[in-house]
Amino acid sequence: MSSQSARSIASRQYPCEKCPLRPLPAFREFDKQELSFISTFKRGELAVDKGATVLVEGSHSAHLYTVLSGWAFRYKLLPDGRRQILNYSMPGDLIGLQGSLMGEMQHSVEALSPMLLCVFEREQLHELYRNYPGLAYDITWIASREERMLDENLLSIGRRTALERAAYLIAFIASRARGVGLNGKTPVRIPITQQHIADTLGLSLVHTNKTIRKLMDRKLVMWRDGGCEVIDYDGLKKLARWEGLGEERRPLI
Amino acid sequence: MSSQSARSIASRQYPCEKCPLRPLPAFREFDKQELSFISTFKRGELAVDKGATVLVEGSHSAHLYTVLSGWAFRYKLLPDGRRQILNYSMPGDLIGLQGSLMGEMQHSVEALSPMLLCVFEREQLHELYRNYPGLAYDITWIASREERMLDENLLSIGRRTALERAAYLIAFIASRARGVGLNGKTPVRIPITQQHIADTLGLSLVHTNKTIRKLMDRKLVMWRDGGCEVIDYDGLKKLARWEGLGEERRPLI
DNA sequence: CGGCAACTTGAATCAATTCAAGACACGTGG
DNA sequence: CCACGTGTCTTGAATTGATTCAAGTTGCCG
Repeated sequence: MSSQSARSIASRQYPCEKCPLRPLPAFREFDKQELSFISTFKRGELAVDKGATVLVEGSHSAHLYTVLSGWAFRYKLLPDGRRQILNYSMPGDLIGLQGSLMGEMQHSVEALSPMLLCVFEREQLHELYRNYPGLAYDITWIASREERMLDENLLSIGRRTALERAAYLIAFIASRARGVGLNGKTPVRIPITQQHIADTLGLSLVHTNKTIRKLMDRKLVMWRDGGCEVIDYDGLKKLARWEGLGEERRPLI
Repeated sequence: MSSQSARSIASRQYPCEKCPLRPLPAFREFDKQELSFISTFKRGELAVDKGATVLVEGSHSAHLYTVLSGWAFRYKLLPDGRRQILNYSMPGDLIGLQGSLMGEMQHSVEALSPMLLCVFEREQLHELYRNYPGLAYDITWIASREERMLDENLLSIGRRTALERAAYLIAFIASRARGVGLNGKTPVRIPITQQHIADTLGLSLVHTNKTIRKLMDRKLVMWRDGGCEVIDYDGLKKLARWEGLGEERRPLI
C-alpha cells in the first residue's frame, strides 16, 4: 500500500526511431512520417518506482503514457476500500487514454515494478486526429483491444470456477508478456503477489492461496522470488477452457 | 433461446437530418458537414425481432450499427454453454465497432426487444478517419465509454455483494435508459428476464431470484409484464454504493 | 385446454469467506 | 550481529453465501 508519487526524469534516452520495442514482431511497421510525428508527440520519459501511483482516479491528467519497460495494473476502489484490479499494463501498452478522452480518470494505475514511461501531451491528441488518420485509427484499435480484454476478464470472473479463473488469468498475462519478448532465456516471472491475483479474480486472499496451491500441485505454475512463473502454458489454457487471444501485429504509439 | 436470424427492411424511414434521437439532450450537436457525411455513411435500416441474433461471435461482419430503437445485449459463451452478459445496448449506442476494427467478432449480440438499427458499412470507416477527424475522435470516445462501463461492471461482479450487484445493475441500466428519454410518462420498463440478470451478475438463477426478491421487499424495484421497473433509483444507488455515471453530452454516429 | 417460459420456494450440498495463527524472508536500526 | 517489524505466503476451522436439486406456481399463446 505504499503510495509514493512517481519520480520524473526529464532526459530522453530513447528517440522513437531507436525505440527498443518497435522492432519486436508483436508490433506493426510504421512509416517515416508517422514515426517522426510520434517523435514530436513524445514529451520525454518518466521513471516510476515500484509501488508508485502513476494515475489516480478522479484526477485530470494532462498526459498519457506508453510503457517502455516494467509492469503496472489498473484498478478501481469501492468507498469502503474493496479493490478490483481491471487489467495489467506491460511494455507497448498505452496508459491513461480513457482519461485523456473523457477528461477525468475513472480508475487508478499503480506500478508493479520500476517502470519507464514515454510521456505524451493530451492536448496534442487533436492534432494527431487531424493530421494522421492512420494513427487515429490505431488509437481506436488500441481502445478496442482493451475492451476485448475486459470482455474476457468479465467472462472469467462471472462464469469460470475459481480454479479456471486463476488458470486463465495467469495464462492471459503470460501470453501477453511473451508477445512483447519478456521471456528472455528463462520463463517470464510475473511480478505480482497473491493479493493482486485475489483482487483481479474477485476472490479472497485465503481462497486464492488455496487455489494457486492446486495449480502448483498440478505443476502448472510456480511461485518464486515474490512472483509467478508459468510451467505449463498449454495446461493452463486447457484447464481454463481458454482459446488464447489470437493477436495479430498491433500498433505502438 | 430462440435464435432466429434478423429480418431486413431495405427502406430507410429516417434521414439522419430528421433522426429522432439527435435532438435529445444526451447527444452533442453535430455540424452540417458531419451530419451530411453520416447521412451518406448510413446504408439503410434493419429491423430485428425480439430474440434475434444481431451479430455472432466468430463472424466477420461487413457492417456496424447504431441502435435507433429497442434493446439488446452483448455476451460471450464458454465452450460448455455458460453465458456471461457483458453489457446492454440501447438507443444511440454503437453495435459491432469492436468487430469492425479487429476483424472477427469476439462476442455475440442478441435483441431483447424488437429493434430498429441504422446500418453502416465497415469499409467506409477508413474514409471517415481520413476526412472527418472530429468524428474519428468521437468513435474513439465511444469506445472509451464502453471501456468505462466494462470497468464498472468488472468492479461490480468482482467486489460487490450479490445484493449490491443487483442494485447496481438495475440502477445502471435505468440511468442509461433515462439518458435517452426512455421514461416517457411511466417509469422505464427494462425488458429483461431474471435469467439475463443472473448471467450479467455471475450468479445462478435461483440466487438471483432470491436477491431480486429482497430488492422488491425493500421497495426499490418492481417486476411487471416480464420486465423490471425502478421504484427508488436513489435507494438503489445508495445500496450499491454507486456514484452514477457522470455523463456529459455524447456523440451520436 | 395443453404446453411453454418465467418466476418462486425450500432443502441439501458445496464453495468461498472470515477468523486466527504461524512460518518465512528481508531490511533496518540498535 | 541480532532483534524487531513488516509484508507475503500458508493452513485449519467455523461460518456464511451461493449453487444445485426438486417442485410448484403463474400467465400467456395457440
